[in-house]
Amino acid sequence: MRLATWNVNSVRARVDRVIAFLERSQTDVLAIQETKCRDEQFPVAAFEAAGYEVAHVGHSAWNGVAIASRVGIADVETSFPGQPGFAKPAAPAPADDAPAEAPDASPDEAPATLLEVPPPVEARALGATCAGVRVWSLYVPHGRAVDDPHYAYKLAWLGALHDAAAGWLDDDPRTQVALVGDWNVIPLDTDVYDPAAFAGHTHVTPAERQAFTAFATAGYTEVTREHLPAEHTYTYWDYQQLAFPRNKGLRIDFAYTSPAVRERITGVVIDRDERKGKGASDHVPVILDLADPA
DNA sequence: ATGCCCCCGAAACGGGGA
Repeated sequence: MRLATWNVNSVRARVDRVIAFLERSQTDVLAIQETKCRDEQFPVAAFEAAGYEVAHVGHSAWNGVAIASRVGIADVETSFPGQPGFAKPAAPAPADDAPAEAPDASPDEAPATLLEVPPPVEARALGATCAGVRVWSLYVPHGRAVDDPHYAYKLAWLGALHDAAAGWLDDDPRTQVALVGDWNVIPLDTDVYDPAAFAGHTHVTPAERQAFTAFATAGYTEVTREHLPAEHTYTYWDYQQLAFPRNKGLRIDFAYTSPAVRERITGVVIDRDERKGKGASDHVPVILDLADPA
């Protein structure tokens, strides 16, 4: 079985390239991130015409994750248990000369406050079982800046995913789980074209790197590095400043798997050619080849 | 070579991305 993950940066803008990739690579299961659409906007027909079923979660033009499979897709979950939400920071308090709220609220109806309303869970994780493998398509929050609330959200999100994923590794050594996607963490200095360019930024802080490596101590193995250990092996290149021709990239797309999946993997390919040409995503597919189960 | 940012929705710019 061929299992791939790809941050496509808008599935509607790139559906032809995605379908062409599926057919060219003969991928059986594709985890997709950043679809940037609501469920009813997802181009399901093109995938079905190519022989794939699709499970998707998307609430707006932001985020959005999916799994396309031609080997079955079952038990879909559109978030993981305990997945934190993100609340936009509260608007600044009104100026002193702003008109006061009219005191006409019904006394027996307490006004809703931010503290009482849980922040919305974003479309960043989708789980489904495909040919016996529990696949999670993951789009880890970016973080934006270390002093931004989005950064604390990113760490909380990774921590909650870790706790959930640790529970998925039960005592059965046959349990097949794959956590794949855009992790938005640069685990090593050799995973970035120039570490100095990221000094003081997100993706490289010790807290983010610790949150990432914690999955290994929980019993998962990051199998893309296991099979492709070369330094400066990138999965993302910015659109700006000729980053791709100059090979100024980042390695931020990874696959943590349970031992039973790890032992099936015969090879990993990063489809660097997919970054070429007009209409490319800024990320490329990362492909895992799995032998038939023992 | 691969090539000088791109996507979205709302509005004709601004937010988000990494």
